[in-house]
Amino acid sequence: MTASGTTTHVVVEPAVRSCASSAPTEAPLDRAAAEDLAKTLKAVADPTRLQLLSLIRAAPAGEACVCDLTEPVGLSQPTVSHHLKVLVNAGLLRREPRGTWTWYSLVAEQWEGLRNLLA
Amino acid sequence: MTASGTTTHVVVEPAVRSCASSAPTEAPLDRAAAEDLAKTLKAVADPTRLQLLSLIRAAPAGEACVCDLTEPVGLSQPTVSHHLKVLVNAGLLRREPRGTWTWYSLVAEQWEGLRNLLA
DNA sequence: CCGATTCATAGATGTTCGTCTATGATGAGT
DNA sequence: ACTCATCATAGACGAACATCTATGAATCGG
Repeated sequence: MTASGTTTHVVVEPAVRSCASSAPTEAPLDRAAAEDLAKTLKAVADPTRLQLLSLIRAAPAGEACVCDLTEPVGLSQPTVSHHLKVLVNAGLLRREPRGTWTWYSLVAEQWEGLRNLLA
Repeated sequence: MTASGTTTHVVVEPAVRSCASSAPTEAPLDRAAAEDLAKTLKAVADPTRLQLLSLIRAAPAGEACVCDLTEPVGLSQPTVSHHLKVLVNAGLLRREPRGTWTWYSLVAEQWEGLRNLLA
């Protein structure tokens, strides 16, 4: 509760704000901070989304469109779109519609921040 | 599937085996590897469990018993026990019953491995 | 041996989540 | 203008999950 009132419509705030809040061996991490971190981690804690991230990272220019991702993961196009949206909302992917296709690429800083928070 | 057939009863295999499988910018991560990683990440991707880990890390000798954790997270004792079990099954916590109490402490290597896999 | 304490397990319940089908929106080419 | 891609949204459905209450198992102190 407290802060998560926005029901279904996912929020765009990246959740891994700065790297300030949780230094390695510091304060016991209050509920709010824990929920923020968990929100980002939940976005990554799914096999399909891990595959998508991995595929995008390995793609030619570090970016991929939906139609390139559907077949490798073996799921329907709407499902893949859904997963990509989750990752974009978590701030882990960048979304750039270009003509007919929509290109997705990693957001390096957010990724970096995540790894630091796990330290 | 391949390895995750054991329905409800959670497996004890740590899931973040060695650090071998996924070097930073390498192969696109097949389904099995993705599921392994996701299993571990899912264990961490919960606000309560993040708090528990944080509390244990900050505890006097790096270890804490259930009764020390119940009040800070504001949940029932069985619920806390359940979360601790999830973390133990993920290989992230060590469980050591000692007399009346059961002590939980972090498994550093597993934690380290997780962070490397996110690189 | 008994009562008290700590922890785990079992079962129930409401919510979240991953997936699908169906459909709408947008852009490209002829 | 029409048609054909590509992608997103909406709604539905089943599985997984977080939590609770109730109870069982084990240990310690009189």
